[in-house]
Amino acid sequence: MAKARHSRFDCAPGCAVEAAIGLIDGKWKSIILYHLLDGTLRFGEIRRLIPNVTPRMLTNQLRELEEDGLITRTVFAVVPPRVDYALSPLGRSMEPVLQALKVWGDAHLGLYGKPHAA
Amino acid sequence: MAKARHSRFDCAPGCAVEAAIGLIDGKWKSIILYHLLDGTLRFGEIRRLIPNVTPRMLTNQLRELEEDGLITRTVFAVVPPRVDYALSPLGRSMEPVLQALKVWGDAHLGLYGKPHAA
DNA sequence: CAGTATCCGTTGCGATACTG
DNA sequence: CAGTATCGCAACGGATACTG
Repeated sequence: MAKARHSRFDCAPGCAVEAAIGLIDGKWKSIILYHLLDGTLRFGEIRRLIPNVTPRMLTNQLRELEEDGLITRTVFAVVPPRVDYALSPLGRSMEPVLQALKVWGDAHLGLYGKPHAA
Repeated sequence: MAKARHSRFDCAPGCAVEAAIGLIDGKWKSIILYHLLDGTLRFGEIRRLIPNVTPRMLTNQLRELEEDGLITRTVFAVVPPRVDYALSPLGRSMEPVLQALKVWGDAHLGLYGKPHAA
């Protein structure tokens, strides 16, 4: 697993919850996964979908997601280079979580502007 | 909102997802919320439920959750001091997310030991 | 196109000790 | 009991420039 900001195995029932978010925290991971729900994407496509991400961070986050088995990375030996990223079955199994997050966000964060009604 | 590690308003549809996890990242927030699903807890009770958390971090995380409107903090003017933490309606609305996380964790992380089957 | 390399500020977070 | 104060370091993550 990729480093793991979140410690695991330190609490009885909350442990699974902790470990699960541990995989999707990191500044860009959740959005990346969310976009991949719609299908395979190339490096540059993800960059365009997430304008503020730098190549360094995008590579970093993609590698961690790959290490954790959530996405697959396919390199095509062509010029110019082409690399496809897609959800693995494990990553796809995250869909309910991602959708729950999306539903919650849409419902409770103002669509534009302030985060929530407090 | 509490600082916000996760930037918002920088991507079109993934934005809500990002903002939503932004509220539950932080090393201990998700477990705290998860435990609060079962009902009101006192400071010391949370400490006991999450053995590895230091008072400093627990206070920190609780304050951020409070700032974000996810939990309520009730101080009783008694000796010895007593402070209750409980989910706000907004926090309670996170239940589907927390449950999705829990379900995923239980299903895909070995119950004891290694994180996932890869 | 799909990355790497380097530099460097910021923040997260643990340890420890003290207090109303 | 429920915190606060101070210290310190490592990880996170942005900017910029370079490459197969």
